[in-house]
Amino acid sequence: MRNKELADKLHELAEIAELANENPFKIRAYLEAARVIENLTTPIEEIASKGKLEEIRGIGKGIAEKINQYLQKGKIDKLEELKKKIPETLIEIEKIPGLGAKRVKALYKDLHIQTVDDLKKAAEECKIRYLEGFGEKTEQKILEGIKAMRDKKVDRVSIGIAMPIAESIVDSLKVHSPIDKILICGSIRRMKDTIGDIDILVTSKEPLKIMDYFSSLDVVKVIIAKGDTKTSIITKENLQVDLRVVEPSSFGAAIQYFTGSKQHNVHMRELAIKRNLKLNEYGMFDLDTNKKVAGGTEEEIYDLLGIQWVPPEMREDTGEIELALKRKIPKIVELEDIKGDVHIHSTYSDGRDSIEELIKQSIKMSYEYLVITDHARALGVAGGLSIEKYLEERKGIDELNKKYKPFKVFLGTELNILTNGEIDFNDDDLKIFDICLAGIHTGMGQKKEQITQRIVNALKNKYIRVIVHPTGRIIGGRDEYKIDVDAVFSEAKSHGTIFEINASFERLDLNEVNARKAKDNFGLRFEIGTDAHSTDSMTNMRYGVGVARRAWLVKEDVINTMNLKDFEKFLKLK
DNA sequence: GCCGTTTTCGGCCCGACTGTTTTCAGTCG
Repeated sequence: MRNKELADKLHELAEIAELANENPFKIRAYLEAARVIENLTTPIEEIASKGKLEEIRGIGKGIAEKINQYLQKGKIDKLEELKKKIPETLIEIEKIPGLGAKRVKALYKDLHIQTVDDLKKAAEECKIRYLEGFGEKTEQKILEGIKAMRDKKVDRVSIGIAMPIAESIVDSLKVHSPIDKILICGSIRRMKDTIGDIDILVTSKEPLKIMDYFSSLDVVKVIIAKGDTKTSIITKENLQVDLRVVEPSSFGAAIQYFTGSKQHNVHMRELAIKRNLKLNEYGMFDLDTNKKVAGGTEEEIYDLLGIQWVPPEMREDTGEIELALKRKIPKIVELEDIKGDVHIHSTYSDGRDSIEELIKQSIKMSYEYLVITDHARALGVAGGLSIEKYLEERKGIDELNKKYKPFKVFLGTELNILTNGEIDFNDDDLKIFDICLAGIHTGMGQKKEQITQRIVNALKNKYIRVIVHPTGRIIGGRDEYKIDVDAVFSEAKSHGTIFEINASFERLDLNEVNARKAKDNFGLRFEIGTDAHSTDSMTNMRYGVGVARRAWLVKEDVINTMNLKDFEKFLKLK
């Protein structure tokens, strides 16, 4: 599957075309095509070979030709042509905050700046401030921007890092300033797995007080911009937070706008224009009379456009607006649907809390059951258990099940798919478990064929019903291991194997693209498990559900939405 | 370069903030 690769190429083409002063709408078309391709669940080469590229929305004759060129000879003529005129290194410069295509071009034209190093030198020698349209402050900002970029302070972070920071800012605003309504918007509300910045929206009669209090918060490291209705700061954790204040009568329009995604909003506004309306963050307006016709709630905005309200997690313009027009938005899975955590560690292996404490937390979360999945033998570093130890654990669980009835604990295991494709125990031993989960914990540097084959082998074992953290990625830590997900999903289809959406916020694995593909193209089902090693990380379930919602999964796609009775039946199926 | 229940040509989302200007361009989301 070469979708990501091709999307990157089109991104590059858009960036260079922008520097080459091409028609801005052409550039938008390249970017739109890149985005659409990135979200496709079918390999682009497959679509291309059937000659069906132009059936995809956003791809026409011109881009289809470029895609074919790239697939056939690894090059896009147009891109090569532009590279002769514009140095590629300018793309890097454009990534510095505050520098866009226009300024980068001016720097190149007037000072022959081609690389970030050239730029740094020129700024330090105070040469930039004399260019038309530049000044002393811009020069200073460029230097700061280069430093921030080199310090790697512009990376996205896991939602599990950003969400608590956002929530604590909200809590403190609520207590100490004249807030009416407040909501975290942006990619956090859309539950995206990684977050670039935090958007908070409030309504208040005294916006200035809010701005003052917000910019004086303890977490603030730098104030980037401070106006009457919008303030942007950088926190000590190097996360940007934008706070926006609007009138209560605009709250719905504003949260719609600030939740995004950008592409979803653009699509909404296009719909509005067709209906002789204008949509912005203040409301919906009649184009003839300029009168406001909606804005207080999100629902009335969607309603006036004649479409169904769309859950924030689906707002990526990947087909949801088309569904909303037909009023066919699915009822996607909710946190309240989850009836038990099915991937969790206790003190028997490397967990911090006892099974009894995990039960108490589960009951607090209104769960009906729990599957304890302590590590198996081969993972020595995590206190992997022998069969004898598991039998001991089984006895403990039986006791607790009597005490906490009707709540029920099941004995599971997290097996290791070893480097040779085998697992910790033989089939006879595996019979003692209510359910077996298996995953890769070692040998992640192996070649694609080897890793894929290891998992395929595991799938053939009839006792293994779940593959955990299937691609091995750690957000901000390590990439997915090389794995042919299509081959793995295809094998899993014939065994009915369940795939995990690991809810631990540094994993979130499967991600939304793979989960959606597993469902749409292979009809697979899922388990959302926290992989918690203590009671407090059991609340990470919300992030896993977020991924599932972004993959458009419904309740029936997720096995741990079953009630206890159905779940027990499911366990006995094998 | 894409797209079409008002269009196959002429459109293509919209506003805030900054720094540079002296009414606005550039950047950002």
